[in-house]
Amino acid sequence: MNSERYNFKTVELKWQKNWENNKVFASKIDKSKKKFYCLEMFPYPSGKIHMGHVRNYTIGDVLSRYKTLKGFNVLHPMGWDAFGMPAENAARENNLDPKDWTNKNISTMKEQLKRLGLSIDWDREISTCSEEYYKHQQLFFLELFEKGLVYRKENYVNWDPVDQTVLANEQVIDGKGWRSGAIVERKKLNQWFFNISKFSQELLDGLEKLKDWPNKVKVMQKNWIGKSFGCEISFQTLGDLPVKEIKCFTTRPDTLFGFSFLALSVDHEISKFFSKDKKFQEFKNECSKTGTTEEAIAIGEKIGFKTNLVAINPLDPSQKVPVFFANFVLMDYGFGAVFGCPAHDQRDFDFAKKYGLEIKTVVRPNDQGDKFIVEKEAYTGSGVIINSDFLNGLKVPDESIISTIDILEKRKIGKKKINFRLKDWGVSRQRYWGCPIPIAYDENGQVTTIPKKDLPVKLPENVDLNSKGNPLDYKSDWKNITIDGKKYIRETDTLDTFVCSSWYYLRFCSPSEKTYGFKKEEIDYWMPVDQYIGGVEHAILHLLYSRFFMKAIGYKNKNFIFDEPFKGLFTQGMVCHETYKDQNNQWLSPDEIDLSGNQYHKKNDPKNIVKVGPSESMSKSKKNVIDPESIMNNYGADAVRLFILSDSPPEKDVQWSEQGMVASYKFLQKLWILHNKIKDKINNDSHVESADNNLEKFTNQMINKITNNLESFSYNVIIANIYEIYNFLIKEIEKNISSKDLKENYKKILILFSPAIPHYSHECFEDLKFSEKISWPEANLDFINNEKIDYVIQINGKKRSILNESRDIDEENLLLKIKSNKMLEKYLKNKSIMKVIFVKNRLINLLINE
RNA sequence: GGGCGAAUGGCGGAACUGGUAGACGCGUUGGACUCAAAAUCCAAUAGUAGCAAUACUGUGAGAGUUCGAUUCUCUCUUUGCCCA
Repeated sequence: MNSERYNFKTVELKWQKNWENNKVFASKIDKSKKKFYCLEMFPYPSGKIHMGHVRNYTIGDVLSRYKTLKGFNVLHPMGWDAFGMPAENAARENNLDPKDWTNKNISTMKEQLKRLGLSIDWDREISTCSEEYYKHQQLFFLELFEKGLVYRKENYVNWDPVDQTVLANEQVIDGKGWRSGAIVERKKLNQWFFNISKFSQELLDGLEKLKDWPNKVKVMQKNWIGKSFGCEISFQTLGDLPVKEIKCFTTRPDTLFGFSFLALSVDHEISKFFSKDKKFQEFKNECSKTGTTEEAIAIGEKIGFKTNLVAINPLDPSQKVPVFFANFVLMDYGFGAVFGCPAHDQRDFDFAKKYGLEIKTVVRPNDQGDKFIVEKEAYTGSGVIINSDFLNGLKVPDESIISTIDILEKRKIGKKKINFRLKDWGVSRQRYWGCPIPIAYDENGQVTTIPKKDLPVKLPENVDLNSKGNPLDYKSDWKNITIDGKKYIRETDTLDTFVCSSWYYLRFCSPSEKTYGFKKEEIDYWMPVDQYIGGVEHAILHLLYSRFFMKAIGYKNKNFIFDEPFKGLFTQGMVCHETYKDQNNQWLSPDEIDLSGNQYHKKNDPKNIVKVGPSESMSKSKKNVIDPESIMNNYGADAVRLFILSDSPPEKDVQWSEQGMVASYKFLQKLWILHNKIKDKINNDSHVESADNNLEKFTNQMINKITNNLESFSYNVIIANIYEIYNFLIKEIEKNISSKDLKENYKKILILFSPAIPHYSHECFEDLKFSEKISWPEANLDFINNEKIDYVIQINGKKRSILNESRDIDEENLLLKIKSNKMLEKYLKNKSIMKVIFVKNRLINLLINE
C-alpha cells in the first residue's frame, strides 16, 4: 500500500500548471449552454493579498467550479483596481514611479492568487491603470457629457490646506487631514459631476427587482437615496432688501403654526446682498470650519446670522418671524432654506434656545392632553395637532401632512414635492494617479472636449510627485495643448477611482476589444453578472455607482438592453484575529508572542506578559494580520481553502485560528490515507458482493445535502459534510464492499469534494485512473427516501422513544407497534389515550390523561 | 436618536416549510502505542441526580399562540452593523 504522505507542494503545483497550460478556465461564448457570470470584487494592488482576499476569492471559486460541473458556461475573470492614492503615496515615499510600483504589486499578487488554485480565466485580466482600459473610460465620459449627464459646478469640498488637496470624507478624521493632520476646511472648487440624482427614482425602483441581493444592502441604498415626501412653501417677506418671497422645502408642513424663524444657507442667493457686509463674511468663514458631512452638522454648534428680513406665516399672516442665515442649512438640500419649528425639530430647538426665539407646541403625543408643552427637547413623535386653528385634531404624521399639503395647494401657497437625499457624484480628484479627464479649457476658461480621435489622453510620465497639490498642475508640457491650431489647457483633475470600478464588469466580457469598452454581442451573452461577491463595505458607493453607470450608458441608447449590472449579490464577512499588546501598550503581531502555560508573553522576554484583546478585523495598524503566503507555504492552498470555508457561514465574520488551520491540514493527510485504502480495495477486487447498499444510500444523501448547501451558500456546512463523508467511509471501508460499488460511489464523492479542495480531488481522481468527463452527480432520491424511518414517539408532547418503522406506515399500525413496545408500556399502562397527533413519516404525539 | 440584524455547550457553529436541539470542527478529559514525549489511534464530552437503565432542566429574560416553539407574535435585556 502506498503510505506516502500527501505532498501538497508537488500536487498543487502540478494541477495549477495543468490548468494553466490547458487553458481549462478560458471562457468563450457558447450559445448552446446556459451562461453563468461569477464575479468577485477585484482587488486594489496594494502589495500582497490578504486573508480577506483569500476568503472572498475562495467563496467565488467554490461557486464557479460548482456551476461549471453543473454544466454552465462559466465566466470567472479577475483584474486590478489599479488607480488610487496609495500608489502615489508609496511612490513618493520610495522615489518610484506609481506605474512601476503598481505593476510590480500586480505580478506578485497574481502569482499568489494562482497559488490559491482559483479557476480564473486569466486571459481576460484587466488593469484599470492601463491605457487600454482608461481610453474607453474617457470615451464613456465624453458620451455622458454629450447626453448631458456630466457637468461642472462649484461645490464645497473637504480641503487640506497643507497638502493642497481635496480629501474624501473618509480621509477626514476628527476634522483633520489623515496624512497632514491639518484642520480640514470647506472650500469651494470647480468640480466635475455625474448627474446620478437624475436617476434617483429609477435607482430606488430598481432595488425591488434585485431579489438575490441581501436585504440589508437594499435598505442601506434606499436610505442613502433618501426619498422624502414633502412640500415646497413660499413665504412672503418684508424688509429693506429687494426680496419678496423665499421658497422652502419641508417634510413637516403640518407644523407650520409652530413657525418661529426662517433659516437660509450661507450660499442662498440672498447672500449676495451681504457680500460687502464684514460681519456676514466673518460668519460665513466661521461656518466653513464645520465639515460638510451631515454628522458634523448635527453635532456641531448651531449658529446664525440675523438679517433684517421678516417672513410671514402663510397660514397666519399676523405672524411675522425673523430670517437668519444658519450653518445647519445646506444649499444642496431643498432650496437651501428651511422654516424653523423649534418644538418639533431638535436642530431648530437648539437654535431657538440660543437666540431666544419662540417655541410653540403644535403636536401632542397621543397619551397627553391639549395642554402639553414642549420644554426640554423637541417632540418629534406621532400624536395629534394642537394650537393650529383649522389643523387641530389631525393625526400626526400621515393624516396631518397630507391634509396640510392639500390645504396649501388649494390656497396656492405650496406644492407637493418629492425630495431625494442622493446628491450628484463629484468625480474630480486633484491627483496624479488616476484616469485623465478628456477636457480642456480655452483662454477664457470655456470648456471643450478632447476629440475622440485623440483618445486616450495619456497620463504623463516623470512627474514631480513631491509638489504640493496636484502634480499634473506643474506638468506644463502636458498641460498646454493645441487643438485645431487653438491653444488650450488640459483639465488636470483625474477621475475618482470609483469610476473605473463602475464598468469593469462590462470590460471583462470583451477585454481586448479595441474600438469600444465592450462588444454588444459579448455583453448580450454574458451580462448581467449572475453572482457578485464582495465585502459589505461597498454596499453603497461602489454598488450604487455601478448601477448608475449602467443606466447612464443605457440612457438615450436603444442598443444597450441592460438595466442592473448584478443579478445576485453576496456580501462576505471579514477575517478577524485576536489582538495583542505588550506591557507598554504597543501592538504585537501573532508571531511576536509565545505561549507559556496559559499566558502569552513577548518572544524572548518571558516577563513581558501580553494582554490579549478582542478579536477584530485584521489590519496592519493593529498588527493582527496573518500572511496568506506563509500559510500557503506551510499548509497548502487546499488546506487554507478548507479552513477559511469551515469555521463560519460565509456572510459572517470568521475568527482566524491557527489550531483550526492545523486541523484542516491534518484532515487532508487523513483523507489521503483513506484514499489509499480505497484505492487498494478498488484495485484488488475480491469479487465480494456488498452486504448492503449503505454506501450507495449514504452517497446519494450526501449528494443531496452538498448540492443544497452549495445552492444556499452554506459553505461551512459543506465542509462539515466532507468530514461526515470521511467519518463514514473510514468505518465503511472495513466492511465487505464490492469494488465496483466502491468505485462508482467514490468517484461521485471526489466530485463533491472538488469545489472546495480542487487540487486534492483532481489528484485522487487521476490517481485512480478515472478518465471520464467529470460532471456534478445527481442524487437518486430513491436512496434518500429510506424504506425505514425513525418515528419520534411523544407522550403529552415529550419525546419518549424513537421507533424505526417502515415508511408510510399509517397511524393505526404505528399505534399497534407502540402498544406492543415494552419500553413504552410504563407510560401507557392504565391510561387512556385522549387524542393522537400523527405526522406522516415523522412523529406521533399521544395525549393521555395523567 | 432612527433603520436593519443577531443572541444555541468551554469555543466556532448545525437544525428542511413549527416536529429527535447541539451535526461538523476546535478545546478538554480518559485510554492505547512509547523508556518518555511529540505525532497518531480509540473513547467520553450541554447541565443536574444516578453504578446504570433513566429522569428532570435547558436555545439571552419574561409572556403568548400551539398537541408540540431555537423557529411564529408581543415586551424587555445585551450586542453588531448602517445612518444621524
